[in-house]
Amino acid sequence: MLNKVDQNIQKLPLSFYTRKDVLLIAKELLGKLLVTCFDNKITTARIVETEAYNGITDKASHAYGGRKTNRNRIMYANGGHTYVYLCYGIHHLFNVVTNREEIPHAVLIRAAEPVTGIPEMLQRTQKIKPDHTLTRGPGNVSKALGISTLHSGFSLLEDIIFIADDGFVPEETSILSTPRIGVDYAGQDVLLPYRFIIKDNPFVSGKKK
DNA sequence: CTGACGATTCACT
DNA sequence: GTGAATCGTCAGC
Repeated sequence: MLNKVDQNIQKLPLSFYTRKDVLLIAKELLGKLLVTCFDNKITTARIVETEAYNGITDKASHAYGGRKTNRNRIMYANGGHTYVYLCYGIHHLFNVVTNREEIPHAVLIRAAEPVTGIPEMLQRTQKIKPDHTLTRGPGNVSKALGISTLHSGFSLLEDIIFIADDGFVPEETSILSTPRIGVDYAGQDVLLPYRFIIKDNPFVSGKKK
């Protein structure tokens, strides 16, 4: 099952993030492990839902039209960095910066399945027992893993926040691509199938269930 | 300095 | 299924 962890986990190398095809990276992040290590507490979750933000031509992206502000400048850094952004004044959204310097691609992690450190996640989210709401939705993923805007700009090659491969590869037939969520302001780009999910996984966010 | 708004969530009907 | 909460960020004055 998805929550089995192999002993040998391998941190993804810089070369994974610096590739040009952000859609491919978003798809390949499905099934990978997102690991955080704060205060000596390790929490791990398997990624089951991602969204790609495709640079300056993507109306849904913060970097649309080459916009560069104090908030989003980390998107213009080299691949392999974190970009954490506060939404609605409350929710911390965790993104992975991809491609090379000056090319602002990013992948939003929208949902994950808890693997290790579940007691810590429960404490952070003030929940009594784990259920499918623990890490469903981008705001909840960050909360459970203890990620906040303070962690924006971190390198995924360090040991604080990183993404690892434990050899798990989702079935090709279990991967679906769909339009993105919550980007109605993006005009025609709303329709782009830039969201990748693992089919039938209870942690995937969205309208149904 | 001011006003408008959001890559969402949760409580409630 | 619907609607309100809530505050940092950004653009404009």
